[in-house]
Amino acid sequence: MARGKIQIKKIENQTNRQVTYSKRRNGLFKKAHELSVLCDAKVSIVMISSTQKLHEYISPSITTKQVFDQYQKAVGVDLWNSHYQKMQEHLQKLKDVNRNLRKEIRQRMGESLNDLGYEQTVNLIEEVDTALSLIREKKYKVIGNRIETSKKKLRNVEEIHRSLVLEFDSIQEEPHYGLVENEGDYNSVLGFQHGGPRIIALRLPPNHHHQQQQHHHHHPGLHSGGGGSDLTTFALLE
Amino acid sequence: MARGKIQIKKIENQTNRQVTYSKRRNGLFKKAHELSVLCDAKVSIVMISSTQKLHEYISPSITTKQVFDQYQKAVGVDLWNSHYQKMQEHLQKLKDVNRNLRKEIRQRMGESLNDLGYEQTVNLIEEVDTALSLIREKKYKVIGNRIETSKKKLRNVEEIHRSLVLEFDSIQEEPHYGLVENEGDYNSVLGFQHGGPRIIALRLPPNHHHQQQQHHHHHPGLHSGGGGSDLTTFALLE
DNA sequence: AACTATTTATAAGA
DNA sequence: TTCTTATAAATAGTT
Repeated sequence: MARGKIQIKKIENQTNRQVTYSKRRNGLFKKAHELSVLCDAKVSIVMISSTQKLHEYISPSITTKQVFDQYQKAVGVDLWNSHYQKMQEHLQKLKDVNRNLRKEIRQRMGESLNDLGYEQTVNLIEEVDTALSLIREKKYKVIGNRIETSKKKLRNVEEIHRSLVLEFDSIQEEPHYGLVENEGDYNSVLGFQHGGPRIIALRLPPNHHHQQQQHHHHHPGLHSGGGGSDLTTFALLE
Repeated sequence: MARGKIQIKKIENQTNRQVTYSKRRNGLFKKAHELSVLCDAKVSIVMISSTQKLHEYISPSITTKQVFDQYQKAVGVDLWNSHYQKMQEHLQKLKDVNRNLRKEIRQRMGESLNDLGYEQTVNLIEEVDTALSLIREKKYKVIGNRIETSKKKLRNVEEIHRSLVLEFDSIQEEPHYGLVENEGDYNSVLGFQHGGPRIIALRLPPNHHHQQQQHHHHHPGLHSGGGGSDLTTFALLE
């Protein structure tokens, strides 16, 4: 429009096109703004250049989203409706499936049986019956496993007990306290938490203890006037 | 800008503003189009006048929706995302719920029991057992109803039969044809469709018919030379 | 990015 | 709304 008229057709020179794009974009935005102000109108311009760059003008006191929303309302056709609609349909389908699943559960619980025909009821009984057997079977298997595990634990405990007894027998003459280091294992096998019943009493030769109780029984008088070693033993048993 | 420079501020004169809006809108669209062509750019202009009228320009070879979509992508924040996101969440929740419902059904069918603890298994057994009883009860009730219904039908049929027999006995002397009006009820009770076996033969006094057959039997010669009334009787029986 | 000759847009009037 | 036209504004080509 200056220094010579131009044809309105694509500018082939890349640089030239870029420059013109920039100049005219500014001109357009300026005109748009003048229009907004002069005529109190809302204008939204979105431009995508041939290099996919995006520029926009938006009138003051409005947002692009607002313009888009107004546009949708005015044009009538919701531009996002197809997408939205698909989601709605999906949602509805899921709800339906949900309803049917709940119904099936209710029927399996013995409710809402009026919708079932006689044949279906008979089938349902068979299914539920089979399921009951399966679940019971499963329960027995679980119980079996538990018993098996318990047996193993028991055997383990017995074995430890046996070895402890043997060890006590062997240390009866020259007692030592290294045994206490087994406590952890022993407790864990028994399923005891730390802080549970103390096995510390086992530190003492059981025979000694036993003899002592018998001793008490036979000689009650020793209660208050017993020897030092006996008192120590009682203290440890607390 | 011609015939005097103007200030870029709202034109207070309503008519003037409208005119300017119209003129400048055309100018803007023209410029936008030139830009599209010269620079191979996509331009979307949406304008809302002060009277809420909407005008738009869109470059050839693109739609307003496409521009909006591109805009959203470029701006990054999805303008419709909040709405969309809520739907997505809802969708996901429903899917989860459905998954759980399916799992419950599988468990009630005796599958996927490994996720259940022992206590839960026991509870499940009790529930399924109760359900089984309920369903069986329902079945028996349905059977009971069916038997009851059948009994009623039977009683009804018997009664009709009885009354028919009585009526036949009573019309033996002076035959009439009113009986045919019972046909509908009789058939419906028996479960016959209309068009089923015709009871029309009953219009004829059975005794008469019987006598006639006997007559034929005893006097075969009457076959071709019989009286008019006899022939009529045969025709009705067809 | 700045300049400027020229084209284009448009304000005011009809 | 459209036409006219004087004039403001935009801008193509150049630097």
